[in-house]
Amino acid sequence: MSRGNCQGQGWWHGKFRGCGYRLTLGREAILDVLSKTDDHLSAEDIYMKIHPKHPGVGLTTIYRTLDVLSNLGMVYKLDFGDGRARYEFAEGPKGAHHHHHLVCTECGRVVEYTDFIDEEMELLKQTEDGLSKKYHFKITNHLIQFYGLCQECNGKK
Amino acid sequence: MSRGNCQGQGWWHGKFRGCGYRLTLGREAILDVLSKTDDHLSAEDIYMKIHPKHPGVGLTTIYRTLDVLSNLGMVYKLDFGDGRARYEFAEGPKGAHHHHHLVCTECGRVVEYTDFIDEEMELLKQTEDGLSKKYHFKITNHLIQFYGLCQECNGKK
DNA sequence: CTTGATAATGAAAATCATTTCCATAAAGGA
DNA sequence: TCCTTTATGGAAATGATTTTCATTATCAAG
Repeated sequence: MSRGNCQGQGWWHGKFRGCGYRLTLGREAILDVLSKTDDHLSAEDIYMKIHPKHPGVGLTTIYRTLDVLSNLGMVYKLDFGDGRARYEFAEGPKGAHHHHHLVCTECGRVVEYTDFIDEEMELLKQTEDGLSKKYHFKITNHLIQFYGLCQECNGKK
Repeated sequence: MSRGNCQGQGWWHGKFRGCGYRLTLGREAILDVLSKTDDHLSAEDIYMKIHPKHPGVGLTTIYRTLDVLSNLGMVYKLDFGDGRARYEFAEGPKGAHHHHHLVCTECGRVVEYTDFIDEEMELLKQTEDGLSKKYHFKITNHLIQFYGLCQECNGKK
């Protein structure tokens, strides 16, 4: 049973079974929450949102499920440097609109921006190619984030 | 403490006292280790290196000192996503050579690259300006990292 | 609609890097 | 030297995430 290699393009009903995973109530609840928010939720945030309706779903399951979803590519795991991971639904079939993040180091607010993405992507591709060749790395991923103070936090000082 | 190091001690000393910090044996030992390596050391790595010569310096002090140094700008705190922070000496007066990192997700190896930095910096500046204006953020920092498999880890598969 | 193999689950305990507490020691100006 | 303040270490606390393990649920097959 090969689970690490199921990067098919079908949608998530088949995506689960195709990889030998079972579709459970908890998993559906988590996908449901993530697919309906624009926020970047932590495991506990998700737990809080799910708990009223599904008191039976524990935090452990949330973590385990997020891990599975992340491996399946249905969810992105994000790290904004505050010690807790955030998760974001990876837009399914309609195509992921690529974006990067702008993070307020004071209040934690996160802005997704898609501006400048084209230029960034262009440069990234070049850089990746160059680095790959020079350092013999097979580059699979990149991380770009800007940090600073949002208008509100900047005003407070 | 080695006597051949007086000039280095000099500028550290001034920087510390100017901010009301005291120059202690532990702090000097930590700066000494960091200034003499090209590796990205974790707090515990540093502890290990210092312990033989200074058994009296505890892990707690390492953490506290790294925090101070980081605030003073003498050291950069890095996050390669493996759950432990790494620290890197911020080349003092002679000028920091700006670089970004390429991280192997398998073995953790880290390559510092300075190639492509000019182009990256150019684009970053433009992007920062644009983002600042549009989202009213005062941008103070950025994070750019590439992840992938180093030659060795890639071969193993 | 059962069954059975196997995956999924929750609660509690375990990890692990980092912090906090607190009583003691050291630094540096007076 | 004395004194006030900052620094220290060891133990305990923290907090997000994982692991353990006994129990339950899923789903393909009969």
